Amino acid sequence: MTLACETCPVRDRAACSVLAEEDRAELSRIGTTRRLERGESLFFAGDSSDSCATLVRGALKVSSLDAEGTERILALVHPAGFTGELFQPFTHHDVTALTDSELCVFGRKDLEAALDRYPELARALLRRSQEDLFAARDLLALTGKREVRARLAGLILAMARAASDSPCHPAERFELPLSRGEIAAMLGTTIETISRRMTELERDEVIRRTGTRGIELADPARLADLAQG
Amino acid sequence: MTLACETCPVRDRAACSVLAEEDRAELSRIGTTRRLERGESLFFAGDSSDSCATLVRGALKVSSLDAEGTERILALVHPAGFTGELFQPFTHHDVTALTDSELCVFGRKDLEAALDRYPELARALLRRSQEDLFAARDLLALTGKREVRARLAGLILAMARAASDSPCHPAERFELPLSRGEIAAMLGTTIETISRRMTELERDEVIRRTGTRGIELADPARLADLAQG
DNA sequence: CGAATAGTTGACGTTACTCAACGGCTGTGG
DNA sequence: CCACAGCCGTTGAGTAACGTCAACTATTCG
Repeated sequence: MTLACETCPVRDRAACSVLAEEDRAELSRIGTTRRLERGESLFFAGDSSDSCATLVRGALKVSSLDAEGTERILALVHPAGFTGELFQPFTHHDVTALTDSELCVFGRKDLEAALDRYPELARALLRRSQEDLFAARDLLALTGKREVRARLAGLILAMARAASDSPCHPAERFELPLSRGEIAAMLGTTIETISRRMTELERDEVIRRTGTRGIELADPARLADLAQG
Repeated sequence: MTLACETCPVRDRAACSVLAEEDRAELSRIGTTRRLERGESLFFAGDSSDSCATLVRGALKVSSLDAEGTERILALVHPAGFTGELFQPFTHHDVTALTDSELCVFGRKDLEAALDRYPELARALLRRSQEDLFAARDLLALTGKREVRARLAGLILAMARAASDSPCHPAERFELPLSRGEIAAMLGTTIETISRRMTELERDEVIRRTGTRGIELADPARLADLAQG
């Protein structure tokens, strides 16, 4: 499928947005659009790494399975995010759609050639890569909290921020993009413990729940407080 | 202090190694050498981010302090590693010397100008940044293990690999670069638990200890096994 | 020699994991 | 339309692991 950059919802934020209009048109010729259904994977750990992608719509998770088959979620990818490994022969991690998603996929060779041709693209990817690095370190700091309640509070806050239109205020009501199992896989705990701490947060009137994924921040200040502990 | 690239121990591996000899000479003019004593910090979280550095000798830790003042180690920096935030106004994390260290420091403005002038430098930093990203995700996967024993086994293995000359085989004997407290801060646990699991590993004849930091891998296969669990 | 720092060990309480049962929602087939 | 299976989430009881507090030891540095 050919790219439709003109109507692309991330055309102002994705890495390609740093290119001049004609260069972007050039780049669009080497990219293809791909749709993933919820649960479908873009990459599998160990596959040869021969493509990369910018997420246009939806959400992805980057995860790995340990020896017993327990999933660990290492990162989330939001629209305009980039995924794929440019300098490694094989993919380290699985990349899977959390919701139905749309991507802009580039062959690795093509992308490497484009990096040579458009130095500003390399800079843009460097910037994204550093952002991903800080996101990974933030998650590391979050999952280092001793009590699951603190980790969960921090994750809910992060989700509320991601769901918000404004960059400074968290959304007051939003839908969790993750199942209980996925939350547990992000925070390094179990479904049962997530469930317990979640009902606890509701009992203490820090959050309100509507359905299994709807969250309302009843007391954001206290939530932020708990996230510190 | 001026740079002495000719005798630099990381001249073949650091980001600057991708530059032609004359370009490197040019770059060396904007850099300065700096020495840090063990425990001395290069950056403090919240400072304005106006310099970056390549580590030449020694070892650094990237860490953050939570509200109660507990340290969390987010990354280690080894020689040839790069540290500093190019695209953020303020530094997110503390960067501190684990051992006496020597760095090659660049002003951020100068480095940004160099990125424009030498596209291959931007590519090299992109590559490093992606490696750092995978290192952060590896640590995330490691600290996600439920039992401290598994996390500790994984960390000891990673240290043994880092201490080895050959990239494939871990060193059989080496010195831990971290104190018990720093190990605990990396693995998200306490000094006491590290101490207990460490004596346990020795009692089970998986490792042998000489002094407080000397480690010998008595049974690397079993250690790798424990790291899975 | 003494103080300070780092590491070890013990006793105890708390948290979270495990295993298991149950409830609610959804989609399918009678 | 209802019955049922399957999936997801919740709740409960018991146990194992770890955190906390505290005492003690070893090492280093003046």
